[in-house]
Amino acid sequence: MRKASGHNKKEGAVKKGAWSKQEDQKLVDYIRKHGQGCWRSLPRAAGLLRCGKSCRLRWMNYLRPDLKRGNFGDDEEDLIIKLHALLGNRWSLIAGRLPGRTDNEIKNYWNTHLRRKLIQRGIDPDNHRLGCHTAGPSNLPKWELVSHGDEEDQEADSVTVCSSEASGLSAPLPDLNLDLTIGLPFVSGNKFHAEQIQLGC
DNA sequence: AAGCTTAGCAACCGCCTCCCA
DNA sequence: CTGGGAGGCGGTTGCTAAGCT
Repeated sequence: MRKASGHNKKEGAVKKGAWSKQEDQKLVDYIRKHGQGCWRSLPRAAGLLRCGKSCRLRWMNYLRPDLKRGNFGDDEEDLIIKLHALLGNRWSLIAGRLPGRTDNEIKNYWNTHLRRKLIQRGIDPDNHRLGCHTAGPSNLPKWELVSHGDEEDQEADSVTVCSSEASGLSAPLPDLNLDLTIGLPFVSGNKFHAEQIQLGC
């Protein structure tokens, strides 16, 4: 079905592809009883022919009880756009600001909906700078800086100020004024517990 | 109605980081 | 200090459903 993986060399005959209802049920039942614990040993203990990574992904993205499925609201869309402008493709951090949403879901939504939306508004989705020219989705638009006069400076990672009126965004990006103290509801371990992002722009 | 194209999304892959012995 | 194992992350793939001709 999918490409053979080199990283399953120790996994024996692991199943790949879409999850069945029975597999989902086994995973949910096991985690309800025993908690998440060690993902590597979980599949065997739960009676699943999956690798630990696959189980983790399935649980995190679809089976967790606190997930909010369904369409993104306008406020969520707006928040994702603003967070992406600040954080880039740090999907897990963005997901941390959207309770009930997963990084994978946000990433997919960005790539399929929001990217296109920004392009139609004439905004480069990669750097959130206002582009000009026609924003035809099929052609790669040419982007130009809004406020940087120095052409040599185009690769600099300074934040470019886009006019909110021109860009169609509800607020100019550097004035987002978001409190980006990351309270991560789903991060386990101590990796990000103290992580805070101060908005410096 | 059938075939083709495109969009959406679930899932995989490989790399990176952290932890621990 | 170092190396291996495990978890986590972002990029990418490929299946499927919807829309179009």
